[in-house]
Amino acid sequence: MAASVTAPVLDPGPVPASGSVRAAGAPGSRAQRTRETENRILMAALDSFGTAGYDATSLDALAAGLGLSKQAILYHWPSKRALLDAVIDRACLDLVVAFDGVLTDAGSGWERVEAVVRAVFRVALRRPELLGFVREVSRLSGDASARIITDLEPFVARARDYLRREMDAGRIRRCDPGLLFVSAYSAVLGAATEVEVLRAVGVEPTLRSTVVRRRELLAFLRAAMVTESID
Amino acid sequence: MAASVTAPVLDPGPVPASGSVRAAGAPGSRAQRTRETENRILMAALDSFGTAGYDATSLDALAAGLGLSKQAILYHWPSKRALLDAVIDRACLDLVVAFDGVLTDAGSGWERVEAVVRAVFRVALRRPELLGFVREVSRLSGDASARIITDLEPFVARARDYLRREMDAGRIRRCDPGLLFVSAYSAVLGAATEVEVLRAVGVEPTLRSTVVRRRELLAFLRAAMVTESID
DNA sequence: ATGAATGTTTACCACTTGGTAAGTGAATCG
DNA sequence: CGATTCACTTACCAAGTGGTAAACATTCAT
Repeated sequence: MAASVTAPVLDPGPVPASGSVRAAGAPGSRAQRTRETENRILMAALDSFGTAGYDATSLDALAAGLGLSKQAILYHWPSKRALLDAVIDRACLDLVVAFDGVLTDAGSGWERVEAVVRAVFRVALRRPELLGFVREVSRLSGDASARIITDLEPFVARARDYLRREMDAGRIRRCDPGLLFVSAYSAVLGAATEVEVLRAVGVEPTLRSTVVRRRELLAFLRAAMVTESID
Repeated sequence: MAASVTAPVLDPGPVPASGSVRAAGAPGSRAQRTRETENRILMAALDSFGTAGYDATSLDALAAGLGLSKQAILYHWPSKRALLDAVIDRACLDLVVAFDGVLTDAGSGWERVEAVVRAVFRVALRRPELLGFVREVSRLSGDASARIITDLEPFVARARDYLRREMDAGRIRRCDPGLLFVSAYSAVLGAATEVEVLRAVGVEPTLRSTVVRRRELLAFLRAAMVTESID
């Protein structure tokens, strides 16, 4: 049973449109402060969902961490599940923003793949909870996964199309673009987020080791994807 | 705070050693039936932990599914956390059994890697909850991850040593064995278990598509790891 | 047969969970 | 100014959580 009422969206949505003529985002205005509160809640929820997990995050604890009461959260979203939906949309927005530039600007062939991988590692360092959250959501009920898929669909489609074009151009080894995407996606997310597995093979997740890890992963992916070994 | 009292072990452990001379595993004996019950609980818990998740699994629900009461479970293990530890040990045992033959028998070079990947896909098809459980545990508190790491350490060490030897022999591209392991591990587990991501790229996880997926992944890994492209 | 150990159940408990209802003080609007 | 909307709090609740205590039936040792 789909619990959410709102449709998945990536853009922040239209301004509440209060009857007043006054700009809804004026510095100290009520609407402004409301948006700030909602934003704080969303970020805290994203952090907790992404690290501790959805089930392990209670609304009480979340609110307490923000100096609010649980009902303040339930005022802005009718249920925990609705909050999750909002966090999903927010996370996807952040992801798209983080990758959008890379996907359009960077050159062609391997260059672009490398740029994306570097972007992922940048996110993994600066906002690890974001990648953790993606993992977490795909673990949850189908509804949540469906939403994140919907949100990121254009993104994934672009990546897949790009891979196909590069294959046509002979710059990337020919294969199923979707499956190549999954392999690369898994390898990247694994190298960027699987701290415990890394620890198991004797790699402590320090900043220094991250650089090495990124280099090794790039070599791995390059060997896996690029057709000719000479650049 | 380490909650578990028992040390991680892979072997089923010594028989309870009841004072009696009688074989402790006699067909209808009490010890035998007890072991069967514990086994049923472990398997059910492994299944639920691996699919629904640890937090989302209540002892009540688990017991009800087995036609038992929650306290029957708490009789065999003092707490939910202790049960988790037992399930971890059990899962690792199953994994080692599933891969042990492959790791020793199969030939050298790429052959052996391919054999392992095939073994992973076999497990993914026949006991998907097992791989899901590994994912789930590495997401939980450090204690749980530490235990699974301890249990699988010899396993991982063998894999890493093997990769290093093959690099020395020039059959596998030279790089950091540990990091290569992580990349391969992530790619394999992703292709085998990330149903939602697969769905996002338009791949429905049917039996037929699994065969294709395995073939594509093998090509991907082969290109990434093997030095010469001619077999 | 008798008593002890064993495996399980019923009853119970303190605590946490997501969620509802009603109240409150301040900003906003007519 | 007065009425009202808004953002939030306090108070509360039913359902579920992991875990304890004690009773109970069966099996085992003697």
